[in-house]
Amino acid sequence: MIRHLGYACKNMTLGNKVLTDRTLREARFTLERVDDLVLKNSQDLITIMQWNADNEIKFFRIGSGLFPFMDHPKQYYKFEDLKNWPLIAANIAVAGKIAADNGIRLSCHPGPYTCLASPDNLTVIKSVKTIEMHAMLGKMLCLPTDDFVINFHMGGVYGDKRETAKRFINNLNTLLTDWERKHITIENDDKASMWSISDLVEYGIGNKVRLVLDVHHHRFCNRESLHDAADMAFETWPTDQVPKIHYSESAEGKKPQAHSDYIFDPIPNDLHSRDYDVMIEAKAKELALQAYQRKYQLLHS
DNA sequence: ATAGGTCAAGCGAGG
DNA sequence: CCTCGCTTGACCTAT
Repeated sequence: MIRHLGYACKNMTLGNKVLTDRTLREARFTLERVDDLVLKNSQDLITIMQWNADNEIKFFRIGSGLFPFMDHPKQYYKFEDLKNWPLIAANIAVAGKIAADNGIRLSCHPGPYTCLASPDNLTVIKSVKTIEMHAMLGKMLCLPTDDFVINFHMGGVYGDKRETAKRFINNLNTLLTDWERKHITIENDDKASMWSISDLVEYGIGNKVRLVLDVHHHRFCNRESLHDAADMAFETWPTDQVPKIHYSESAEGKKPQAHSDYIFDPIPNDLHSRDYDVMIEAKAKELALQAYQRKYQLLHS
């Protein structure tokens, strides 16, 4: 059964002045500019988290744009290089405290350029840097539990799933820390040739990390029923943890994989006997979540 | 003040 | 070969 509903990264209600992904063009990069942006991003993360608490939203994805260029291969800066780093760290810890005090589950989702299994070594190195940056964020939240996850995709098939899975597992084992390994989840893909939940299980990924079922992606890439996918994905989550799924719908007039502003259909509530939390991926963000709750009269606390 | 082009990035599908 | 779509539009320049 569905437990909490969540939304991702940005808040429409608070408007476009409250942002956690202020950035700048690479050509304009200076440490002073980025310091100012990161400080503002961290302050607004508090604002959004407090809004979540006030509105009883208990599942939220933190955006990946908090620290512009921090995972860039040119290594423009490290966190400690920021003059305001103590204040920024404190802000992020406050956001984490609000989440912890209000039972808000937090996750993050490094982007499609995170390709840990790439045959290209530079791509792997960049992917590791991205994962490290998200891990730093996860630690800075100072959460009292290990519930925070860094969720991403395999990144590609590269013509051979078995070899790619071996590279993934090898890179996972050798290039990442225990903390990072422990907090990674992998999500199924939205193209038929790519990674279904059953593929992730069959090729051993599900033995190494937990799997997140994306219901929308499953439509485009499946070698198993949705219920079987849920069974397989949830099996990778210890029974004292609540598994997560993603839910979204197609936008009209675009590729079917594109996300709609709002969601209209009922989210499957019978995927599993276990409780699960649902990350709603809709362009209208928390407005889509709230509209869904009103429409279906759901009282997800 | 706003419109429109631009942006750091990997992969695969489709035209 | 180009565009789209993904985690997410915001930045920047010219008007």
